[in-house]
Amino acid sequence: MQNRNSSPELSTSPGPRRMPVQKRSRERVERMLAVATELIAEKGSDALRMAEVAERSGVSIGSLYQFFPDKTALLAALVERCNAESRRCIEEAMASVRDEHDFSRAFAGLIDTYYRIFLAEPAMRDIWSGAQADKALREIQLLESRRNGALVAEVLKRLRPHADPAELERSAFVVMHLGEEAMRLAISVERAEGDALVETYKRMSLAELGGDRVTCAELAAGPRCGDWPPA
Amino acid sequence: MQNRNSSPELSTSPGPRRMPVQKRSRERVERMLAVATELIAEKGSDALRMAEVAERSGVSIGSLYQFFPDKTALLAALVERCNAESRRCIEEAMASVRDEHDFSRAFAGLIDTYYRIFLAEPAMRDIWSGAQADKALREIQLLESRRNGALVAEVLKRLRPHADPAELERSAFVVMHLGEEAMRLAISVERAEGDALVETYKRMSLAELGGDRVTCAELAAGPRCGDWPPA
DNA sequence: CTTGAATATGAGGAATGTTCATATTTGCGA
DNA sequence: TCGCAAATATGAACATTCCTCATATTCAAG
Repeated sequence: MQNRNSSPELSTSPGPRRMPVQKRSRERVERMLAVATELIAEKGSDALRMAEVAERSGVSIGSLYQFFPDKTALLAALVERCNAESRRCIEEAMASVRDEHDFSRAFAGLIDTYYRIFLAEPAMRDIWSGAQADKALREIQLLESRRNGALVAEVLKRLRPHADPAELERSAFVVMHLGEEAMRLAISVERAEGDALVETYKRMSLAELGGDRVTCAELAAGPRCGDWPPA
Repeated sequence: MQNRNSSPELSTSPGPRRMPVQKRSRERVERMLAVATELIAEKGSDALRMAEVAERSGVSIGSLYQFFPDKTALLAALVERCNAESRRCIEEAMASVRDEHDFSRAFAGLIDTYYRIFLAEPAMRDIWSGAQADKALREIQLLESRRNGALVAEVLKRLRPHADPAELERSAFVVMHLGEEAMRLAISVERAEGDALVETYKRMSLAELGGDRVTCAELAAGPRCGDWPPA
């Protein structure tokens, strides 16, 4: 009885035995996450209540806790979704970079995309705010900044074989980490000021990352990279 | 009976009538704040319990709530203390600025001082972390960034009468706001990396604020501004 | 149909912020 | 010194919310 694979179909790998149930579960998890996002968009992440998530998802609190061991885990899953999305934007933006000029364009476009996402998605904004309220989530965001920084640094290292790789990594790390905060700042103020603040951050970032070799006029005229929401 | 001033000494202004009690109260408030700081330093701001603050302060919970209407108010008072301290550092650093060269030195020294404070004071670090957990406190910090930015911009406007004042204000605002986050970042990692990250932030800030007219070597050699803790 | 395992349920436990009826202290005039 | 009214202090009780666990239900195979 101790061997879980003593049933007839023991020929398969040691995973769980009933597949269709897992599929059903995944749908339930999706629903819980969607509902949580919805609630956060409606009332802010501070007001997220586990009981409310369960109720609106049509499941009991117990079931919710079966999939997310605690509230932090639920928030972490939401944060991870946002992170996956932003990582995708970064990868897309960096993929087309062939020279320094490309880089400046791509990076500037990336910031614009970020900004547009934050403006358009109250849920994303509040999920990120909520991510700062919890120590564990802050750790996650720190790792994410490292990953994002690494993605950018990778391109820079390719463009500048003679530069100090460690320094490039540090610069990109700081720039990406501060970028998150810059976005929060920009959306905390009225629109016109937010736009100007984003430009300021962009200038600081490009100066640090060596992207100041392209003029501001060129940046303003060029096409944006990575529209959002994706069509 | 409805008129509160129907008693004999109605000649004084409508303020409270007994002074000495107020002095005693101030001492009690001081004690509460000190205890809260202590507890935060010991266990982090997440673990701050109102009941514990009251107990260790030698007062009842009710008394604590008489002076701080809710937990946020207590945290806000602590945050405000940190802000007052950092504002003092900024003012002191900016007071001696006579030209661009002074400015770069003063600003770089200011960042170093900030960093040293964060390294030395776990309470300050955790109070600031706690300040992000609460919406109301985030508003406070935003205002504080504006004030700090204004202090720096004021000097820059004096140094550069022909520059766009609004642009200087924006730059200083962003730089100061991101500085707070840069400090949090720097102390989240091991010391050596933190040092390097602070240097990166310093470089970004000085580039944005126009302080790149002084060489890095000069900055490294120069005296630090504003030691901490104050003697 | 029976059975055992997987899954679902929601009342209840535990922690903690906040209130309020009561008790104590304080300043002051008689 | 005594007594009184206002200010202040107290902590038990309340309200909210996260989370657990004993019980009930569903599922799929024999």
